[in-house]
Amino acid sequence: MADSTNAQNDVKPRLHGEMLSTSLLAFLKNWNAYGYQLAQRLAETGMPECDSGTIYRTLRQLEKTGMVSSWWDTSESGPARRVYSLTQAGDVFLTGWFEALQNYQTLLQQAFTGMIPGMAPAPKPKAD
Amino acid sequence: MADSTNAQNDVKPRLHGEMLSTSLLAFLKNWNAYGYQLAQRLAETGMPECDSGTIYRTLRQLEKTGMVSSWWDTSESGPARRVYSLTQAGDVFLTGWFEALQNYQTLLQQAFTGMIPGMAPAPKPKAD
DNA sequence: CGCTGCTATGTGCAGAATACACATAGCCTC
DNA sequence: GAGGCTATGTGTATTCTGCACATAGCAGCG
Repeated sequence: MADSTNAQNDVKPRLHGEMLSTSLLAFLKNWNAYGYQLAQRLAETGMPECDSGTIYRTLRQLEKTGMVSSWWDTSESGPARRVYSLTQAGDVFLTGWFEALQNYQTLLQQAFTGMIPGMAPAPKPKAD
Repeated sequence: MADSTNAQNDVKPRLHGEMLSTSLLAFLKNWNAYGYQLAQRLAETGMPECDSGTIYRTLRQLEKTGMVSSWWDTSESGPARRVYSLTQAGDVFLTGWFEALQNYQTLLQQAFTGMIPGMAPAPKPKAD
């Protein structure tokens, strides 16, 4: 293990969780695609990289919750591809997520412009 | 439509993970605050609610990784408050996160405007 | 005092999510 | 028939999370 003085060792950040799943849904909003393809597109977005295993598990999870549907595509040569398509439920969810995201974006924006309303100055005993 | 096959029952969504931790860091960028106070502010943002236990654990985690520092404030009456302050490392991290977030925001935006470049049309065996 | 309610922080635990390594399989070229 | 690329997935230890519950200070009230 490295030393504990710098807690920011070199922990490679990874895209996961809701930001991963909603990114996948976003891609699928306009195009049907399969996992390997989505992984490649994600790598081009400038966001943190993502473990491919996590992508496949996330897609399966999204299917289990009804956000996407899938089928096998064997029309091309090579290994079969599982092609995913956004369902109506997934579209509704993505839209709601995008709207809620504005609040998050606004919060961060305000942090950098120093304009968060209603926040008390709070104590500053940093005297040491 | 309320059938048992619908996995989207009434699962209350909860704010957590990186969106929670970065929201906390955003609040702390301009003001020192304690957990209970941050929980109240978060509830006003329009984002999903957050379990208070998760907030306290997340703040401790942020301190362990050097993003924030804390001290006890016993100047006011009532239970002691653990006041958190953003460290320089936390500021750097938040800035980098905010920049990377633009890519995510752009990705979702493009999904709704139907303008994702370089994406092949992909097969559509949905027969519609 | 005992009781209730609000403030404020934290823990126990079962289940979910994740990173990393590894497995499987088709197809291509050498 | 070996190696490389495509494409999907699994095993497992670790971490994270939601929910319930615990602790403690202070204030009002009868």
